Amino acid sequence: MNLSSLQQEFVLHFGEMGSRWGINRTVGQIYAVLFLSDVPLNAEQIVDRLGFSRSNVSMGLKELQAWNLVRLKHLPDDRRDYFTTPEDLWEIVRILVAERKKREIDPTLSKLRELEMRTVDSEADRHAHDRLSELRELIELLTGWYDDMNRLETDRLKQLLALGSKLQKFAGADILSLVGRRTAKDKTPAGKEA
Amino acid sequence: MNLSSLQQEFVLHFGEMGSRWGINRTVGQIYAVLFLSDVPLNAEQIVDRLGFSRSNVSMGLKELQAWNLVRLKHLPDDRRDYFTTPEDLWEIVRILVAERKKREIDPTLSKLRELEMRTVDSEADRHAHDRLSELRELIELLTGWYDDMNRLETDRLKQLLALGSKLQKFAGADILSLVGRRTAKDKTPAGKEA
DNA sequence: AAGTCATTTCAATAATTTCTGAAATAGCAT
DNA sequence: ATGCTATTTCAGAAATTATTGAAATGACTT
Repeated sequence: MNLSSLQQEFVLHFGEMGSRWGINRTVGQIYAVLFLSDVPLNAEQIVDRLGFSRSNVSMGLKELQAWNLVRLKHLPDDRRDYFTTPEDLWEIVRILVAERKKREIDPTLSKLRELEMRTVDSEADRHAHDRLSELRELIELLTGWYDDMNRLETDRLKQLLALGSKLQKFAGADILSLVGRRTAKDKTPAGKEA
Repeated sequence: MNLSSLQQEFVLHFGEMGSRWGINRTVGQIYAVLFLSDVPLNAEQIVDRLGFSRSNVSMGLKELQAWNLVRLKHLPDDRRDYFTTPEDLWEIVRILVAERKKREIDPTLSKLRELEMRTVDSEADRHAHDRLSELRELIELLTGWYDDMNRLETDRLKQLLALGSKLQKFAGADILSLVGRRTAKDKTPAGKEA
């Protein structure tokens, strides 16, 4: 590995963590190298830094592109592809959440809704049905909240997060009335509004 | 698979999703069966429903216990172990987040803090150092917010989530002053307070 | 259109992870 | 202690996933 010890340690850690999130170690390491780099890198440079085969790096980059996690750049008079990660870390978080939502949450919601349509015969299925229904509601509340937060500019979002639960004393009464009460059930389903 | 089609479909879907989150398919399916069941189940019953080997189920249950995701029960005059998932879905969410935080976020924070201590020589490392620092700050803001929310009772939490970003108009001025302004930087680091 | 360079594909191999059956352990009752 | 039942361990087999080198593709230049 052709990296400073600082970078190498982070890259290894990140690869390790990635593999606990269903991202393969190699892809995680490629991402970490790009994340730390002050300049865009091409595939050959990544091969050099990490010591993987050229084809492995190519596949890793393809996967990162499919996840929208890297941006492709071009340098003048150089036809190789260069890659970077977004400057803004909040942008990275937004992309990550959006992609996981798209791939995991949305299909799960569809499946839950589909299963809720089924008519139920047995006692056991009655209970199972109720559990699925509860789960769907919970996911809807969370994704609704996420959609809401995702609409905020980053600075507002940071403010709100930093405030944490400070506002909760008010949420019960004062502010709710100021704002116009609106509970989860009133909300348009996730992804259905402009 | 000895399950109603309703249950079977959910179990398969859940196993699939689990495997995208670094949880193995089998373990995901075992969890799903327990999640849907209206009564506690013992290992043999899970073997019957899913058709895995007894030892595989034993290992899966052990892993779920290590994650705190199942509860062990005992029935009178029966010395077999019976398992359930918490009734309350919010309890499940809390456990999941707490465990992932413990296993992934906390070690990453330590690693980032450790790397930030390093003295930096090259230009490239200067930039890498800055990126790590930004990342640490972002994670601290998010975990701080999480700690805050986690302290709320479930009903308050649901209220706040349902409210979403509604409060943000106020967060800028009015309420901040009422509440006493407190930004992320003032916060005690995650896990350091009572 | 031949040559060069960059990237991708793909079949094979390697490595890792999951799963199993058999054996070991553990607790309890007689 | 012996037998009975429940659970766990563990080494090997099976399955899955990651990685590679070689060949194919594509795109640009001369």
